[in-house]
Amino acid sequence: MSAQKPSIPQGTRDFGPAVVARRNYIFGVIRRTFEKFGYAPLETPTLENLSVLTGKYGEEGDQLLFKVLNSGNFLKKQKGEVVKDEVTPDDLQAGPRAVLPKIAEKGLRYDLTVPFARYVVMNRGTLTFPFKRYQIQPVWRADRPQRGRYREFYQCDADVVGTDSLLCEAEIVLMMCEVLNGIGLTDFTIKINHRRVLGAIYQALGGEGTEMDLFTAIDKLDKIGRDGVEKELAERGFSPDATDRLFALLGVEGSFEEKLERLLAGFVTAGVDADNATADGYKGLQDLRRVYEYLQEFGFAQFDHLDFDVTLARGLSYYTGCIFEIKINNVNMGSVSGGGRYDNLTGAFGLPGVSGVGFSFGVDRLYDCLEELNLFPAAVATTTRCLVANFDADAERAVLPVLRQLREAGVASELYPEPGKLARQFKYADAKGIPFVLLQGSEERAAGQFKLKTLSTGEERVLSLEQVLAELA
RNA sequence: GUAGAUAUAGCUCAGCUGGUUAGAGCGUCGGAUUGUGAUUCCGAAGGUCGUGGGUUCGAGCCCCAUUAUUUACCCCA
Repeated sequence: MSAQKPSIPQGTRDFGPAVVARRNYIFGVIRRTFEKFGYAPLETPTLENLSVLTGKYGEEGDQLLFKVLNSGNFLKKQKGEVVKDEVTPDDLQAGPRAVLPKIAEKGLRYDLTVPFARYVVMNRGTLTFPFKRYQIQPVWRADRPQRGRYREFYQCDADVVGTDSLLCEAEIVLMMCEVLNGIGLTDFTIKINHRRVLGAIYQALGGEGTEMDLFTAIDKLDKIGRDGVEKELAERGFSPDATDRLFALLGVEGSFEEKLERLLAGFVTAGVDADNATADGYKGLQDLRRVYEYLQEFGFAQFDHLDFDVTLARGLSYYTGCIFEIKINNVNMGSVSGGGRYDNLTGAFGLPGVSGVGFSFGVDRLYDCLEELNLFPAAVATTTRCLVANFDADAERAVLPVLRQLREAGVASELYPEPGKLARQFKYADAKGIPFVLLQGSEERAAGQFKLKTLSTGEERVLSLEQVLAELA
């Protein structure tokens, strides 16, 4: 067998020590924030039954699911045993749709929200509601990789189910700010909108075309511009008149509150009907106003980062209330976070009427942003604090108790594992970013002293063990 | 699924109109220095030029196919 060039699957990555340290730094900020807001950790299996995953992400989503082949021989009946769901020639003739359910019954998780919904339903008897959980795990999508898009990537979700309170929405904004501030990002925009505002816009246009066509077209506004949206809507059966009315509504400007008022006036003028309205106003606008008020009452100080963006639509079909998205403004990168409220996510698993709201950070994209903006603190990288030099067998023996005492004092230390040239050992320390090297050759040992070298300055000092420990601890 | 780009040393990349033995920087290793890294100086190792075919007296370079990587579209974190 000839040696093969090793490789990893498309869209996956190895993370070396330095990268892991930086990723953990981001994870740490997110985890501490979630916990500070009262969310408890949850983990679910990498594999879910395919029946849990399919049909939750739309037709395209189903195609992006990684399916896992059943073990065992599903093509041929073994001698003397019965194979359940054997693939028949007829199935093969009928194509993938007939074959797939028989050869794959598990899939890799596609996001963290659906497994969470599945968990809530399975454990509804034991959970205390409202249930707040966070979850930091990788997810997989069989997408074409490109900038900021991977086939394996981490999501950091925080969701609360079992309450309609808009306080949760307001707290999502708070957590988003806290995390972004915590990792040093300053130029960002938290976009917020409401599915029912979009619904009202659809009605204001007179009910032409479909909601989905309208929303996906609106969502692209900042990318393809007004002309592009007009063209796309025309192709989907929207009249020029409707398109004009759309841009009149999308064009509302001003502060958060001013936009709310102007949209309300627009909806009234357009005669948006009562299906989408309540006695005292329009539900979507009302919700957004309440979220805004909560933030004010809390003493939120970063309204300049919060943007009521009427064009924000988001793809996932299960959102029903507020929707969120974060854009880092000075980096060319897709959204680093998104979320929203879903009134009936657990309905698919037989538990209707449970409302939830949540959001997710894409760590891999946050990482790419920090990298590009050079925002990683230098201190994140190193692990070992002190390298103990290894002169020879005698010195090695003598220095082992010192190694123990360094570690007992909480100083991350290592002894160079074999005696050898000091040049090599210093190079090792330098390459690994170890700040101190501790030396005790025959001279120092005779004097009962140590030599401690600070690599960044080149300074060397002769010290007692107590002094070394005091210096490094 | 659609379209483009790229593939040469461990890494980043040069390589002229197709012409002798394919180069540089960084990294690695050895030495200058048998008790000192980063810095300096000297030296060495390292290549089926992604793979397969074709054109040609001659191919890293041109043509075809194929694989991988990558960017954009769709969609999304």
